[in-house]
Amino acid sequence: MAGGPAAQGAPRKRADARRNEEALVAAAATVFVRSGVEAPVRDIAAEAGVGMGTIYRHFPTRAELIVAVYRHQVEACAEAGPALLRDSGTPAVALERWIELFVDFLVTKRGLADVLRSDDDAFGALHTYFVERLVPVCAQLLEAAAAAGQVRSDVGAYALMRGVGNLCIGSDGDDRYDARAMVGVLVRGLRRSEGA
Amino acid sequence: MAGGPAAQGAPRKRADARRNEEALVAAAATVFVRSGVEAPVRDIAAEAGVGMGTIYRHFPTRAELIVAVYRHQVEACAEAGPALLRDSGTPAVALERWIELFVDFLVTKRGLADVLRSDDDAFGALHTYFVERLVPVCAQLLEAAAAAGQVRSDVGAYALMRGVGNLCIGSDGDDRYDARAMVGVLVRGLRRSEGA
DNA sequence: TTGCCAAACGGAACAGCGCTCCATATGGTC
DNA sequence: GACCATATGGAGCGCTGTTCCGTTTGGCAA
Repeated sequence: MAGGPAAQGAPRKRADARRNEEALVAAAATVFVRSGVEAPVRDIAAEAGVGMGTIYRHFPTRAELIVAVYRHQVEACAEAGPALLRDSGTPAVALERWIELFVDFLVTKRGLADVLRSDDDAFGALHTYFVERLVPVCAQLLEAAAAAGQVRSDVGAYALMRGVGNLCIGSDGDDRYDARAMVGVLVRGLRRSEGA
Repeated sequence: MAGGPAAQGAPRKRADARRNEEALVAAAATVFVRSGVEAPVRDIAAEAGVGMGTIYRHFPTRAELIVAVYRHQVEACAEAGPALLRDSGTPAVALERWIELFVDFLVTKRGLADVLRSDDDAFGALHTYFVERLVPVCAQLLEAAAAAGQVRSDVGAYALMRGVGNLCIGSDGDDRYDARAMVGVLVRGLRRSEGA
């Protein structure tokens, strides 16, 4: 959990190992854009110019590789929560803006929402990471808005995030479906009383 | 499209073929309950006591087998639309009840919602069947409710059904997420003005 | 500089999947 | 009872993810 540079226990990696790890994250990012998050592992290894063994040595599960690729953006999203709560006019507005941020993130990552909801255990860690990092943030915003009487209080943060994530599934390649719009409808259903 | 019994062109199947087809649908239904809709084809063949070739002879794509298993229930759902519109107090209530029907259907079929949204082409026909059969029904209800000024009119029937379907994905095995409740929130967001 | 070895690597090999293909078996008909 | 189109079964192919182990190499110590 201590993310700092070279904590005590860390035996310091070899130079080539570090190089390959970075190359893999970069390659994965490239391939994810080209073929989606569910791209074959071999493709990623080929793109990085390494063997199969190397990929599994650095990222024992697919989820860890995906997390490594998107960690920065997830962190940014998580950190935006308190800031929005501070800067926005009302908690409800902060919540809505934060959800927009989250949706923008998901929608622009081909297949990420799909895989986030996969029942495959290989992605379980991915789901866990997202939940642990983002649900508390969402909960803070949601509870503030509920306390202010602006949204109903019978929907939990986890359920809300799952709902939003689900609505983002398959959001590309079908112009009859606009994930952002549907999330908007969902969020609207969250509001308490006064219309518009 | 003419579903009637033995239309002209149909060359009449052999008795064993018909028996196997029925056995396959029954076996598939059993396996779907046990292992979900994405169960291995081999499992279904084994359950039915037939070979791989037989399954593909009768159902060239997975989607057709799934459709065969659930056709009755999908038809019932489709036919319930006009009836609800006739019998319910208002179009909005009819729409809400119909969506509840649809959600109940999806939620009780393990993995069906997931596969309905799969980007795998093998399931494309399944998606198409659901869309062709149910979207028009939904459109009728939705337009009636919109015409009555009870729901907003900027959400299409297709988008609504996709949204509802998406919310049902992964609806089992996670007691923190209640698909029915989230669909309720979505539908609430559809309403126009007056709360409660 | 050189020698050493743990660390790291590469890719062959294995298992599980969907789907195809064709030699074989069988039901219905003459 | 014989014939053959229809139907069957399962081996086989291609594509996945994942493991395993012989080979290579970076970094350190002599």
